[in-house]
Amino acid sequence: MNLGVDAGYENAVLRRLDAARRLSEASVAAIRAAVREKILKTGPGEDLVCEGDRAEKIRFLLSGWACRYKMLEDGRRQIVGFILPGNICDPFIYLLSMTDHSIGTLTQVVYSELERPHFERLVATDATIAEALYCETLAEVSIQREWTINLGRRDALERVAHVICELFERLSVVGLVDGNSFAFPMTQTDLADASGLSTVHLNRTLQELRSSGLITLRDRNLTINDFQALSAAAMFNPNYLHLNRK
Amino acid sequence: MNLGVDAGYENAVLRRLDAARRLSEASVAAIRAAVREKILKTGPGEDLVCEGDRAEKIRFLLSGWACRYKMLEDGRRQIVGFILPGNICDPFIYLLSMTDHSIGTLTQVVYSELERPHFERLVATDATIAEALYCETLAEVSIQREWTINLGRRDALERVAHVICELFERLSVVGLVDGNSFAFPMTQTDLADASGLSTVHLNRTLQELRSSGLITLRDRNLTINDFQALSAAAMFNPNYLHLNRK
DNA sequence: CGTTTAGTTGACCGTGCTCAAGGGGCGTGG
DNA sequence: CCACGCCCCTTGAGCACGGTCAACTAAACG
Repeated sequence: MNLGVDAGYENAVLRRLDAARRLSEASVAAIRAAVREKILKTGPGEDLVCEGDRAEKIRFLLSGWACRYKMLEDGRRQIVGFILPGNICDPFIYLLSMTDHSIGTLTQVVYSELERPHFERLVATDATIAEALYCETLAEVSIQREWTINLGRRDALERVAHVICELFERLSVVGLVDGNSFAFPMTQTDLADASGLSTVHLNRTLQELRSSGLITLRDRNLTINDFQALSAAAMFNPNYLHLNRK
Repeated sequence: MNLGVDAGYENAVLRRLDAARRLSEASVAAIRAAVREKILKTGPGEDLVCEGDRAEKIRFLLSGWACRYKMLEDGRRQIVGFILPGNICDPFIYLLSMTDHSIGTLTQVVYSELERPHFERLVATDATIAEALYCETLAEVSIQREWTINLGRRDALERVAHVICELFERLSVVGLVDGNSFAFPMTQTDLADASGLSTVHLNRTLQELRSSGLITLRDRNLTINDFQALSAAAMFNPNYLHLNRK
């Protein structure tokens, strides 16, 4: 794949899909056209999808961060995953009757929205595209399994370190990492809800990570000072992200 | 779908897929034939798949219980999901390079194994089959998300109650529930690893569920005495299982 | 300049873990 | 037939990780 001079918001999507399956020039053009059809923008803290909505549209995240989350009746919130630039939200989701969770923005977000017929037309253009989309879903299950073990069997420090390692790897693929640093726009409340911790304990855990020199977090910018050490502390193994082409 | 007189191990699979998409007679016949191609049997405590294996075969669980699990380096185990009769393990998984978790049997298990070409032929017979298989994957992500919130934001009693409610609903679909009772072949160690608890604390939690009259667990048989109350205690909402046809 | 939001700190407490020991059922071998 | 070992379950005691409540600071914003 060659992104060429025709750079735009959709490049993150192309990089993600091309990481799953080698895309032909024709496929790249088809994806570009589909993504450009309807581009939307939202502020931070908005819901793109609410639990219980009918599942209809496919969304491509072009810039900014979003998250999937669920709430319990009594207000407890769990962020169950991050949606980063290049991610495609729920290919083929219209096969189910309704959504089982919500999607909220963590920052200002630019995304593309495809209605079902549009999406189906895109899928039909090329078998590689369909396969790359299926890979996106398979990787998503895999990530979700890793989150399950993260919350079930890792302690606070390991959990937070693991979340950070995952973000680093996923952002790398789409070129959003600068050396060992990347923009980290989340609040501590968000990170706590992703780690299954209280904000108070998350704060202390972050301080532990900082004071041990593993990370530097300042002005919404996170630097991993020693990725090896952080990985080891988190028992992080990037295989579950399935970022490599088969 | 009419299962007819041609009853066999594959009926659980047919019931599951038919719950996702209405299957034609031809589709039913094609699935039956595919499943019967290669049927295998294993004892309890065996691994069908090991983390790191190449992903090649698609498996249909016909009878018995299995689980997906991951281990941390230091031996901590987390069961990240159950595989019950009628479940299909990872349709299209061969699109990825390797498996990210292991699959182990909890009981004696009968399953069918399809090589990639066989599986692809089955998928090609009918668009409904492909859609039903995709639904299986989409439901799996959804279940995995619910497990994430279960471990991240529910306390011990709620977690265990939730796992039990899920098993009840999933077993119902394939006709493995008798009134409010079902065979419950897991050990407490398994259930602890699924709930993210220690065996000691799981044991005490189970006793709490028993003494409060919510469940009866005896001789590997579990009875839910008051499903409404158990649901409420778990904050269980079956939507995430996507058991209903669209 | 007042209000809101994010981050930080202290004190206390409770859920759930660890370690350790013991009981019951069952299969195996002497 | 009994002895032994193994697996699964159960119970007790002590402790620690992480939660809760509350107060305070700093930055951002109108």
